Amino acid sequence: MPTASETTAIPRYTIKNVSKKTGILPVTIRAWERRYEFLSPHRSENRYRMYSDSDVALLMWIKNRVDQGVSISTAINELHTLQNNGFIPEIKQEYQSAYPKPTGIPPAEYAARLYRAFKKSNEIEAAEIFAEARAAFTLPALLANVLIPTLTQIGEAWYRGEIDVAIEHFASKFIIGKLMHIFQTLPLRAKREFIIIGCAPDEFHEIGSLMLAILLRSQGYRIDYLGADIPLDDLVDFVESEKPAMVILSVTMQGAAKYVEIASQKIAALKKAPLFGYGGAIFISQPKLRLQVKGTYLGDSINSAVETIEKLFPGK
Amino acid sequence: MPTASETTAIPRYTIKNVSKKTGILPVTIRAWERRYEFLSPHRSENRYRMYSDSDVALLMWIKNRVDQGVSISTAINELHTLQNNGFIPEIKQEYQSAYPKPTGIPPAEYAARLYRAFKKSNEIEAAEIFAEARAAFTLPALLANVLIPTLTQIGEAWYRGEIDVAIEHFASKFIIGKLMHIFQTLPLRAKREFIIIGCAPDEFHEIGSLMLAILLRSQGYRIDYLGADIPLDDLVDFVESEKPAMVILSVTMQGAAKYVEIASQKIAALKKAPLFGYGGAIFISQPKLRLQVKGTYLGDSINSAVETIEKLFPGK
DNA sequence: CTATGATTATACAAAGATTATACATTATTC
DNA sequence: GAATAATGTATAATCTTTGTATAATCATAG
Repeated sequence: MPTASETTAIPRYTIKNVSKKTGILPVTIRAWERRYEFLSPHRSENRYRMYSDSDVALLMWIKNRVDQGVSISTAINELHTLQNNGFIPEIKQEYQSAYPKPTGIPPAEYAARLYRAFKKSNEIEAAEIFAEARAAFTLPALLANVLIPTLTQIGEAWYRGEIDVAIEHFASKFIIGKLMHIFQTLPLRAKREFIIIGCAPDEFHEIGSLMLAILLRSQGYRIDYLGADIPLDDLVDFVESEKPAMVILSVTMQGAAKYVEIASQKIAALKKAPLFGYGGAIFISQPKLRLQVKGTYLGDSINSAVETIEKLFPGK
Repeated sequence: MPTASETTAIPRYTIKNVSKKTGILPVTIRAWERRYEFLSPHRSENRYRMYSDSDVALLMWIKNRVDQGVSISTAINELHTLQNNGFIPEIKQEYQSAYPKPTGIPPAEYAARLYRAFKKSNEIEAAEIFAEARAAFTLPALLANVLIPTLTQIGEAWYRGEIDVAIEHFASKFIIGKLMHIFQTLPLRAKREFIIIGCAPDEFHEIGSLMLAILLRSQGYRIDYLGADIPLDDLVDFVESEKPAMVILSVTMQGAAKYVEIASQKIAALKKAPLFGYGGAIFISQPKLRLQVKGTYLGDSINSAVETIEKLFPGK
């Protein structure tokens, strides 16, 4: 269920289509690009210009101004001034199908392209590829088959010393931003149980928890995502006052396992105690640690976590 | 940071547009300028006169007087006298639809409403208020007058023990998500210098760096935002290979100041070394620490940081 | 191979802007 | 009433902007 601002960045119109939509001749559109650097449409393999919905929206805005008698150069200047203040033109979306539009390109191909874009720290390209993948796949497929493989590739390349850790940071910041936006713009139906999710202070782990939060919210659960670094007592207070049906914590590191253990006990001690779920790398590599924790182990992957939780709260 | 009165001073109309708006022939407007020094419109590169909304308002005022039978020379004298007494003609802004739509509600009111929504952990409400504020203010105003005050309120309420730290987390996760999305969707024109921004591993500080990243990107700088926890050597490697014009680091805690100190030295030692800027709470409370750092202190606030950087890279 | 459409580069004409000078009306002043 | 000043408009010469045209290539599908 892609939201407006994600699908609108997909390059999908040739210059002729844009011309039809806007009533501006192709030669004129090219002249504006050449003379005023107005729009930098994505170029497909054959060097053809491919415009996105937001490009079209910008063109329409400009056309309106010109129709009102403003010269093209001033109109473009105005637009730049507005954009510096964060202005984003209203986008008329022709077909905002709520369903994925398969492109025929396999997810692994998107993962590879994303990886290459990150390797070059090319944010523009990464954003384009992401938008395309977002539109082509369902949410679980996007996470499991595009983003996680991309992150895995990056992690491995870093381990082999092929890429700088700064690239890894750049990529995870980028993906966290996209995930947070998806999380925030998912429809809040709150039809199902209320779950609080927290995680360890670590980027890769924040990504995992966010993905879980997204998948659960998209299933209709009411999710509060708290991120990392919550002191135990405060977490317990929060749980006591908010009364969720479940609390989920996930950690990667050895030390944090102790934190999970204590949290599980404190939460179990509450009256009307919520369920407690946990997961994370450390519990995969050292399964014995699970014995200390009072709660449900969510499994070794995000998908297994979702499945486990769905079993805990059956019925829809 | 354009305010209402500043946007009306932006030169945006050619003489022909002004003529259409006012009904005064271009040749007449020029004669008035030549003979009575009435209006000194900004001249663009090509020496064309560019008039602002307030210029148009002044012309309309004059036209009214002339239509009432007053001669042009006396009308202009009248206007000058009035202006010396602080008179400002009413400005009719035609295209405000494209500009932020002021709701009349002051930013502080939005901050208070956001704070209340967070206190109830009501994400739906927070999202609605945020969207409204986003549409009502320019980007710099949104950050400085809505979001920062909200975060300050939350921080203070937490300090007084009035709210749970989980609320603070909820709020900062929410705001970070919104900020990341704004950052990622700002148009990437990359006309200006390339700057790399990193920050300390702390939520409130991540928010500050993200805000700086947003404001600089909206000013046309090319910004790579790396977030927190970058090992020093990797940062230096990245800087060496990417060759930015500037590197910015910001930290809050005592220990991290040492990190900044060493980073500044390592970066200064590079050939073709970029500028180094830094800031953060620790340098405000302990100004002596600045002496150890080879680079530019960016000042005590986000706005001063933007100003300092704009001074380092003048011209647009 | 051909038709269609995209790409770049160059060209050109129409519209608009600039300055300077000129000129016909109106007001004002003596 | 005549001389003078004020004021809107016109003209000419020059330069810039801007939409459109043309030509030579390249891409793709039938």
